[in-house]
Amino acid sequence: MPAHFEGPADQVRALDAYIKLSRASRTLDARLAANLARLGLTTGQLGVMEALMHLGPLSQGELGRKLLRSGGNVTTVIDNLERRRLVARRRNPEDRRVVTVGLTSAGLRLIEKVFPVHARAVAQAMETLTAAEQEELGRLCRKLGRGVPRELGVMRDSKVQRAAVRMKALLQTAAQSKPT
Amino acid sequence: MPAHFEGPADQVRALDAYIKLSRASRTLDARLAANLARLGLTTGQLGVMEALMHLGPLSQGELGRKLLRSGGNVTTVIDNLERRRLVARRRNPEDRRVVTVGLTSAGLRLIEKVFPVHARAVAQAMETLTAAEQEELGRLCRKLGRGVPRELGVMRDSKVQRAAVRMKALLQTAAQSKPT
DNA sequence: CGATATTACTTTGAATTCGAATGATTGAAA
DNA sequence: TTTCAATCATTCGAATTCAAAGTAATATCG
Repeated sequence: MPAHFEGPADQVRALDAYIKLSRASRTLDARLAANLARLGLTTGQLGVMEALMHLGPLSQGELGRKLLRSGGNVTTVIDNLERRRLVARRRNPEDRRVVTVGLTSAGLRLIEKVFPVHARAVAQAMETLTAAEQEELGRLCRKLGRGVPRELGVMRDSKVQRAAVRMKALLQTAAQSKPT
Repeated sequence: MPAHFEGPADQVRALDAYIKLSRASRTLDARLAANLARLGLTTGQLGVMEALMHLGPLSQGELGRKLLRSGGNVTTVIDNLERRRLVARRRNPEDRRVVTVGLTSAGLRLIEKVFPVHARAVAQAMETLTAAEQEELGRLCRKLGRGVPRELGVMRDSKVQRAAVRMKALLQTAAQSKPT
């Protein structure tokens, strides 16, 4: 028997907390995205420009890691910002694999105008919580985010593992019935 | 002067909490999505099937409201599930505008297999927090999510409002410089 | 009853997002 | 030095997501 048994009660509590976390984050993001759309930017675009404003020019890889986005995604978002001449790509001469992305002067002007508005919107959205509650929420989220194992679903119990194998087989079957 | 002045300190605190919330949620979602992908489902598909399992057949509108998704999105996700014969659409004869969505027997078998695995993954991901912390996180997120105003960025200060108007004009200009 | 408004869903177009495959470049090992 | 592996970015295909426009059905008001 493992050190701590994960009973249904634990799962219910975890699921409940997860759902509330997820819904709160989604609700905020949706409201903030609507606000940003009125300003002419998407969430992803704001993230990139904000990072570049606060940290200076970055490689696409660094951007992806900071923003928790895949490399392919960064390429696409930068493409769209570059079309609008808000950022510029520059090959790094030291290492020609690397592309350094920086704000153009137009991009800098834009983000310097938009960021304060966005910050106010975030503050307004968080007003529901007291200062102490905001800090506690931050602490819990930070702890949670840092502690999530990189791989989930690794089951040490062999019986459960066999069940998972059967499950995967079933799912394969279900997927195969998908028409071309 | 308004009842409470939102100073930079308030904004910094709010932004900090928001970023941590956002990152935690994203990290969890990414890990759980990877786990679900191995089981042959996307996050959106799981959400729909889970709702149908726990609540029985629902209209697409009800699904969208429960899952915080747009109507168009529900249509697309249901399309994909329907192709795999995991759910079925049925016109409501009482009100022919309404489409009721239900699990097929294959869909029910699938979700009954997948859900326990997913629940375990969620519990595993939340293990970083103690039971008390999970409950506190849930409480804060619930309070936050419920309190977010439907419209953000409505500024009562006329000076700030004028600034916003200038900003929108600038953004229009930036958007116009976008090539066809 | 008939015009109008509302509701429910679908379609369309654009952006985001991922994973996997590719290409280019660099670094390390044989 | 040549080969091989690792890294960085791009491309591709598929799915998600939204807003807006469009269609069909229902409800309401005059």
